[in-house]
Amino acid sequence: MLPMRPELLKGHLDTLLLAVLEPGPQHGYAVIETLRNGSDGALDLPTGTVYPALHRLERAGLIAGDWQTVGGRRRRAYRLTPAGQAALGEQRAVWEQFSTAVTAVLTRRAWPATA
Amino acid sequence: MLPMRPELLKGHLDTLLLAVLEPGPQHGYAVIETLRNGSDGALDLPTGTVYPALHRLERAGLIAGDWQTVGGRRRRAYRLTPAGQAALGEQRAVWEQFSTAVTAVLTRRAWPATA
DNA sequence: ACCTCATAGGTAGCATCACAAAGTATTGCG
DNA sequence: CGCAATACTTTGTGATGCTACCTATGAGGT
Repeated sequence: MLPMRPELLKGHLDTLLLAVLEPGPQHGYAVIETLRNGSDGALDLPTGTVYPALHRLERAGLIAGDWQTVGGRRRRAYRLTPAGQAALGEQRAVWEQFSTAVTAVLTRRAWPATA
Repeated sequence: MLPMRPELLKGHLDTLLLAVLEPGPQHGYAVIETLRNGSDGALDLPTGTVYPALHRLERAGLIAGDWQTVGGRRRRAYRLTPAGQAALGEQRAVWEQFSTAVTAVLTRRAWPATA
């Protein structure tokens, strides 16, 4: 699996994180694994990307975190807030539109006369 | 049509431009129109985005530009170089992989046990 | 006891890049 | 003449993902 160019994710990371948390709370480290597994290894994000993004989403009120201690290790389990659930819905629609548009441009073979 | 958040395009703009130029040369202003038409209005890019990107691609040797004068107006018609054609092929594959991964994450309803 | 790995979290600084905003010129229309 | 459309350019800024580094615990191997 090629190492994905970093900037490709720009603007889509938040959407992915919200989607991962939708079925139920997860802590940061698990989120990373879930993304890797759920994307067949294509989305293998470094901690320095994911943790700050989770903090950002929390500050924005889209997710909320609760500290836990499991087996002597401190974890932070994040869950979607109602605002986060709403934002996820909107962002799914945005992705749909964006990916449709890009795919259309990339697969078109001939262009109608510009006139 | 929602105004698309700017960052969404990050890293994908070059691919789009190469794809637009694939069927034949176009000048910058026409590229913008072609993108807008080809994406049903979703990709409506400002000149301050497209022109610098074209310069970048030219410096990278992926496209080449020729000055023309049409009706008293100076234009720069860009065409794909062989390197640009090759890059387009690669980047189409990258987009395929990326969009597949993101869509997979966004549409999955339940996640396999993380264990 | 020691080492290493996996787990779990964190921050500082950097680089990239699309965009906003402003500018230059020409043609053509009212 | 004034204004829109065509066509290109440049400066500066903001957002954000990544690299690199750091702390800490538990488990397994030697």
